[in-house]
Amino acid sequence: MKVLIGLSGGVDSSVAALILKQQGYEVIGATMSIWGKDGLAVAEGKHNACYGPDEKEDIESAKNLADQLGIPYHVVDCVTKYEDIVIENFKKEYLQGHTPNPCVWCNALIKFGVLPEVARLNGVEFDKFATGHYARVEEKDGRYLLKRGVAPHKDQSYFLYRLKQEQLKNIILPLGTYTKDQIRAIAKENGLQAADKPDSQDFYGGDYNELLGVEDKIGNIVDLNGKILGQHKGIWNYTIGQRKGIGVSASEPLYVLSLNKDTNEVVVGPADKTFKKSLIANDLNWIAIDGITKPVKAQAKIRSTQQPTNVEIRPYADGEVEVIFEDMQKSIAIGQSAVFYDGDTVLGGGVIKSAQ
RNA sequence: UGGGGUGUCGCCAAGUGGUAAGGCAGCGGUUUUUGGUACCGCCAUCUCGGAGGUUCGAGUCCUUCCACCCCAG
Repeated sequence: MKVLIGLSGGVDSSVAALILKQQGYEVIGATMSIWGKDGLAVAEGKHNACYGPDEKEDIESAKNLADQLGIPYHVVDCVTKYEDIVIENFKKEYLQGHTPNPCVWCNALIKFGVLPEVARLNGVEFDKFATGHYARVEEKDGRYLLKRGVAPHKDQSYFLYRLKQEQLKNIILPLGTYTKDQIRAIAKENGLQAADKPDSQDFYGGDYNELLGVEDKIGNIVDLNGKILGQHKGIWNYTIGQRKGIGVSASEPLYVLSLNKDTNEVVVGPADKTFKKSLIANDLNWIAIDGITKPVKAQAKIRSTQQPTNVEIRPYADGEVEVIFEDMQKSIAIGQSAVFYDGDTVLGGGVIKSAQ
């Protein structure tokens, strides 16, 4: 069986490719090219980002890995689609005072969408598509389920909740049952060059304003009573729950509580004001179930790096859902995703529209 | 220029003769496939508005000057 694997040049996808090969698959490597702004300078020293000029180096590493493994390798041009979809959404959301999650959209529409499609159009033949995500896909009664990766604290199912059945049906996630330590060990044992590469990847290495391309828009930083505490250069520089970088001193740390596009105000307040007990999510994607028609007990994550927490999901107007938390949640950011779980299984998720 | 008060890090603020707490902000780092959170580290030393003095020793006492504030004018 032929498997096309998305290679980023990092440890995870490198080891994933190796594992697939050892499992007997005929492996083909591919890297998506998404950076199309060669003129744009990115701050020195800030590398290791998905979107940026250092893409060249990543492609170089991926190619080296492919050579090392003796597998064919392709670079797939996804620039236009990436900009039209991921970057556009990113801009639109930030300018509205929301906090987008580009990884979620990139995965669903580009990495697991455009990348394999275009590869196929370019004549690359394969049966399945694979990536180095820490998550699992399992079939049960004809439905493909997305499950949490077993690696503690490395589960990446949150970023994949928008995948459709047709996509899940055709993917392999070799790292789902491994821990990060195991992956690093395998990389080292096999002399993979990426073994010592740093882990995390930023979305973009430079100043986000470079991507937004808008002028500063001075506004007030106010407290819950409307008292002016300072000024900001644009609400898109903030996200709900943010503490650092507000530049206002007080007797206790201040957090961003809300962003008001109409008044161009950033509302800040003390930690205890950041807790909310429910949220409304829209633009839902269900995986394990077709949807809900009555309240359902489940778990949910409103951030990628959080353990699922108990919730009740209730049907709401227009296919939206209301999510009631058992324990109040800190800093629910509009624009981020709420992903629902039943134990290890991803039920589905949606985009956070409001919280209270 | 009568009376009273205050002047300690960018902001707030301990300190009451024994050799400059803390918080906020800021900076650096760790964690993290979203600029978030959390955590760790740094951050007043010819220094406590200036200048003198008392004292073994002063941010802390005295004198004086300066600045600001308040109450009467």
